[in-house]
Amino acid sequence: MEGGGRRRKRGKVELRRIEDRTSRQVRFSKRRSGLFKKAYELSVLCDAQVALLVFSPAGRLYEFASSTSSIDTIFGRYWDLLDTTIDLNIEARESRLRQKEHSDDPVPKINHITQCCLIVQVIISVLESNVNELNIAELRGLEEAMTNALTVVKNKLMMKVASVLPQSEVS
Amino acid sequence: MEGGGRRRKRGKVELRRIEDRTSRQVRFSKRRSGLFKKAYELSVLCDAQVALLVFSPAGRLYEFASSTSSIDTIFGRYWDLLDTTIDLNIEARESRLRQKEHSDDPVPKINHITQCCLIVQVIISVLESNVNELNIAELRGLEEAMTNALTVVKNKLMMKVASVLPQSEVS
DNA sequence: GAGTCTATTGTTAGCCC
DNA sequence: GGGGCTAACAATAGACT
Repeated sequence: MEGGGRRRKRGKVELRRIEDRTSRQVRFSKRRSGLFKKAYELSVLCDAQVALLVFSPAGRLYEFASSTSSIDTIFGRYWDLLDTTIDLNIEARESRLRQKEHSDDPVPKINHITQCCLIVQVIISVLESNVNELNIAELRGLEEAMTNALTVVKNKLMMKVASVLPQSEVS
Repeated sequence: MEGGGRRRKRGKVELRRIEDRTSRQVRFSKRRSGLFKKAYELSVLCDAQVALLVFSPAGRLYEFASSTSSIDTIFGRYWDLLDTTIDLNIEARESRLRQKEHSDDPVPKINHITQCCLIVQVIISVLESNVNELNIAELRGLEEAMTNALTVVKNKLMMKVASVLPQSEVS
């Protein structure tokens, strides 16, 4: 065993980025399938809803959702939980998040995407007709947000049409 | 080993729902932590972006996102990938998805949430001002979709205000 | 890249507290 | 519910194809 260097010698894995590109790629592939298998087993054995997204360093996407649900559905449920009351006031939401956190951890700034998640949450409510749950203030906030976005779109459309038709036409 | 029933005897796990409630709960707890550990290791060792959501049967949420990103960010990237070109035409999107799939697998029907994801994607573009990339047809589609949603909101708001103020007031 | 092999490390079921 | 224990399983690093 010690003489000819016959085979491997392993040593426990260090928890830091694997520097060698090839090795990292191989490990990624193997561990990824392991992770997805575990996710699948958890969902089946324990009847849990699981959503899993993985982006490789190369930018490839791998996804999993427990059989009875789609990724969209599970993430929708996640949003619902984040804010059971719909609230378009970003600052209020940030402060609520801060309270949910253990202490004065740095609260991640709400980015465009998060902002859009809030809007989507509201749109979902509208589409599913439980917009009745919204109070007047929330409805006004929603109306304002959507109107603003719509104005941007209208302006862009006008500019686009004008640039395509430099003549004096207005359709 | 066979005589006194001293300790365990395991046998490989069957891949189906654990019927006993208590056992299922304990397994869930143990396997969940195992899964999150694996997800963490994958993200660190292989420099991957990982987002993981788990709902227990009881409805409790457990979440993980690789350190440098939030769940929202990773999920936003997922949307971006689903449709790199913005397209409000649901049917066209379905047929594109069908082509991406290997063959004639059953393509999941686009639900309300997915529909909202499309809208959000557009809103992201608007907010980030790369709405210039949209052509006139897309802008018109966007304008129409947003106007429709806005109309629903306006109507709900009017009804709500009317029900709160049954008198002849209109603010 | 992906699959096979196997020594080795890692995970966890079934207990107990 | 959570934590500790330990044997029985399972995942996987490294090497090779």
